[in-house]
Amino acid sequence: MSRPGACRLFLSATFGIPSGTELTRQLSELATPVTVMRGETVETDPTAASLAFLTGGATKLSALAARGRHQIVAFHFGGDIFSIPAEGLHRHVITGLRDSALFLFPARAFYDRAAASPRIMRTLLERSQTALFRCRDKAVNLGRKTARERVAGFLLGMAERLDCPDDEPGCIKLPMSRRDVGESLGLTIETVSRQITELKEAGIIDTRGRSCIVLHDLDQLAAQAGNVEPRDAMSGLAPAAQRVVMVQ
Amino acid sequence: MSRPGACRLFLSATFGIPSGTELTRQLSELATPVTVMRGETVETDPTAASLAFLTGGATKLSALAARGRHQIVAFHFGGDIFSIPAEGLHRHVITGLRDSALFLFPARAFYDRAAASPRIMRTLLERSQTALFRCRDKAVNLGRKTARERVAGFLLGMAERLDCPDDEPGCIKLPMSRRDVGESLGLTIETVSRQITELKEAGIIDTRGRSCIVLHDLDQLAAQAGNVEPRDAMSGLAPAAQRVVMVQ
DNA sequence: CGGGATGTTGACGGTCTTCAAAAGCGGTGG
DNA sequence: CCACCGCTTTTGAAGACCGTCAACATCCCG
Repeated sequence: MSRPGACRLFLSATFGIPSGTELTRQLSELATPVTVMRGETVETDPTAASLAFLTGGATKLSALAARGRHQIVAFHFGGDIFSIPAEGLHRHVITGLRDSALFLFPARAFYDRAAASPRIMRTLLERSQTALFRCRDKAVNLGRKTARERVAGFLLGMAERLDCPDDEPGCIKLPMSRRDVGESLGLTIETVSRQITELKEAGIIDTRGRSCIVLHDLDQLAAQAGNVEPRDAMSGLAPAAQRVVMVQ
Repeated sequence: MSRPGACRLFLSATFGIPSGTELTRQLSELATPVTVMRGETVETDPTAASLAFLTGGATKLSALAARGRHQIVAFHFGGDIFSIPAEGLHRHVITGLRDSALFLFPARAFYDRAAASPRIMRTLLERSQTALFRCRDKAVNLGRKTARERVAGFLLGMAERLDCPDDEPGCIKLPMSRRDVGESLGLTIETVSRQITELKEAGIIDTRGRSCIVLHDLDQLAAQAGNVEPRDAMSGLAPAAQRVVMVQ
């Protein structure tokens, strides 16, 4: 994993560029390879933003607030690229959900060198926007949704990102504990548990052991998630709000 | 505002590139100039992400969820660049807080052409990351903070982004209504109002009319915001969590 | 100065949290 | 293979915080 050259191969595969170039060599020089075992936590440089490339495993990125409160801002899986801010209002740490391997880069230096490659910059920009859009959806969930809606939405989101074992359709194996789910959704583990029980009683999902959840009815689950509905959402805006519709 | 050439000048000023180039011409061809009056709402292309350049004024970006619920995901001021996602879990709309002017671009096409300029890509990437980090902080606020903490944090954040009139130090003129504050913080307007009253009674702030707030004591306000404290935040992590500290 | 929108205050109720205890899963060792 | 033990999860009851509903006050604009 920390064998020299592993980083260059990963860079090349991620960005679709040849691995033998001067650029991949320069970038890989900046890398710090890190392995994070399940439950272990990594702190990055508090004075500057870092860039992380998760080559394998699964991690969570948590923000820490006063009075020991934690908010998970994102889950990441193999192949993900994500950034960790310098310490500002909250400190951010990476924790392994499974044994994981990643490369850490000082963000600024990485960008300085990557600027030479439009392809890399384009990919970074698109990944960053994806993260932003996901984070905004999370903000809506945390700010405006009930516990039921948050849990239903969480299960749907995980069903998209995790692949289920071939033998049982709609079955997902959550790599995180109820505590993690709660810290991601802004709920306590008790509330998460109660919501799962209720979804189970409604016949929408089922549980297999601790970490497996079978999604019987995706449509009904989506209906529970309280996301935007076709065309009712505009009601409640300023009464005479003008609308300028963009085309193209 | 929509005079041809205005967009090129703005692009040039924003990215620090010459305005007479072929690139700025190409990019400005993609622009749709829009003026949004106070209270007016703009919808962008629901099928693809858009990029917005706010040349002047102030706007909010809201996400719409089921049952007419709104969550403001960001406020923007003159000079800001921000992106609006295609319709996914939630629909996003731009609304003017003041009379505002902006240029809208189809994001993909803009990136395709901007890829030729490392400078533009670098700026876009950094702005996107700033937006992401702000959104994460918002997620922490919405998920883990009390009403008091959210309002205190909001006032501090606005004090940083808005400039106060020279004659009265610590005085900020909020361009948004209590409703907007509530929709940004995941609270009702009544709760926002009560929190402001309590901060006022504690002597930490004062109000002047509807939209002006005087921040008497920034330190005490920060203490109310519940952000990360120097070194107590790690308590509560997994007991024996190993930590790998990054340098550089 | 008057009217309407915006903001404040009060009483009550619901949802989620907190605190506490029981149950269940999963790994280890006999 | 089964029994045991620790940790995660579930379940229950009580309480806190914020939302809802309603009335009143205030600001701002014409």
